[in-house]
Amino acid sequence: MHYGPPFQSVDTHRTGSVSETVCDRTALGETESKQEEEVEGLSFRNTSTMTKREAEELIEIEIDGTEKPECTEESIVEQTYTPAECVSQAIDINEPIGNLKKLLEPRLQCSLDAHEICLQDIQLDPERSLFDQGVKTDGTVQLSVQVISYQGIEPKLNILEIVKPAETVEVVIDPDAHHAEAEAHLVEEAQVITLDGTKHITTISDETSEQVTRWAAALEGYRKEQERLGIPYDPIQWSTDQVLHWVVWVMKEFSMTDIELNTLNISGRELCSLNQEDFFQRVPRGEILWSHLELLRKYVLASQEQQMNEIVTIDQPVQIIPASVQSATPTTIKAINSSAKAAKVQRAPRISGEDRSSPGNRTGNNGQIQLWQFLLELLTDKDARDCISWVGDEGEFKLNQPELVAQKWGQRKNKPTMNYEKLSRALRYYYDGDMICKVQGKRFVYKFVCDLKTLIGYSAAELNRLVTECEQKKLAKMQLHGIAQPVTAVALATASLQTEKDN
DNA sequence: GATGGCCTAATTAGGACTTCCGGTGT
DNA sequence: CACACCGGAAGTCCTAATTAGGCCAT
Repeated sequence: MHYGPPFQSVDTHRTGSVSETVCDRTALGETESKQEEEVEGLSFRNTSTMTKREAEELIEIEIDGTEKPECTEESIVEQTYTPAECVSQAIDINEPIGNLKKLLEPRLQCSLDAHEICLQDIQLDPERSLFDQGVKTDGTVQLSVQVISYQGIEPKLNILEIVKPAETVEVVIDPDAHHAEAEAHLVEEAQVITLDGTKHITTISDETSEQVTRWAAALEGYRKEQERLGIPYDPIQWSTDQVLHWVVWVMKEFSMTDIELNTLNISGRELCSLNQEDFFQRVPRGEILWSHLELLRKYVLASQEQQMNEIVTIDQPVQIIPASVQSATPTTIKAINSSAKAAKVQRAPRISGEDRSSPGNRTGNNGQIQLWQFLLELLTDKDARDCISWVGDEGEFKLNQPELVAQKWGQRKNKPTMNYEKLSRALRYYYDGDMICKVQGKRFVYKFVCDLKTLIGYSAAELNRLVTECEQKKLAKMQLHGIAQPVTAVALATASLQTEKDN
């Protein structure tokens, strides 16, 4: 069954007032939420990086033209909106947060009277300061603010991130030299396709440095985009939405207009399984897309190789994919035949289902992340230790911030109303199997009772150690470079709570 | 016309949650 | 009384398998 959006024509611009023609969502029944998701999935480029010519262009995106007729004339509404922008603004932590509007109004040249101020979607009291509302730090902080002014949606200023600038900031020309080196190497290797769409493949050495710069910028640009939106680095891990997002991004980046989006309404796994011929069959004149994809894949490979030469550390949260779908069900966990040694060759513990899933099974959820995988993923993410972390070496883990974990889970599954109550119900379903159980008497503490070593090649103790090491490395690196450390509201609130507890 | 092969769309089955809720324990 | 926790029940969403129907060649 196809649950995709029937049709939409969206302008991907970020600047100014643009028009969007969409089907009346209320008339589309169950596709409503999906469609919103697709719209949100399209990101808007920063105004500062967009040229005037780009801003004047309009890209029409047809997600799935096949069901276009459903979009009757009566059901079409014209909307004018200013898409969400992200702006950075410094503010004193003790200043009433309502002052943020006064600071932003002259910059944005519009009234923000009607806008609510939220911190990661949680409404704040404009009369009170950030400090009074749980952000326990001092001095001036840098806010990353999303300005939401869609017509029909309650306008708001959503604070996404709070960064406390470091006391002394060293100018670091190249804080990540080996990354830059890897990129340069990749770009050198990359095939260059002329931008007029003609197939002219050659090595970069024959091309101008301008093109090198362009491809490097395209690689770097999308990596930033991935970081910003939490899109996995490895294209194989992309969802359908993320694939479409990538296509739109590349189209915009290379001013392409002649790509049929619905030809790439596929998952990252499917995308990566296409060979060059298949790809061009699907996407005629898709040479640039193909090259960009190749570049992204090579980058992932290069990073993996680089990591293999070092001790195994976990820099990215692990993407856990069941060994086989059957073995992934909570009640029937089976071992995969990967030895621990083999697993250690990989960049991060990983159960790959690509070549193991048998066509005969019909247990579903292929490619769809399961809760236990998601939790393992968070548990291997050094940046998620505030909200979930290992307790000891026996597979026990604690949801330090249950609601935040639930929120993240909800984001992943596109269930905005997810909360701990629901997440815990899902966890309780695991009690019947041999996957996760509750640790009696300990609040928010659960335990992986399955053999993680057999399952993913790492025991809980090893995972715990690796994540700790990685976190320490990161801290050491930050101290070394004096890099301003991003301080999320949650991290700050947790730290302050912890201090209060300790006292 | 009958048969078989191939392709595509619709239907069905099943897993893994999600949502809601009443109940229990601390 | 609040809150974590439990588990039943119904519903949702998704994928894979099966079935039905159309088209074409023999």
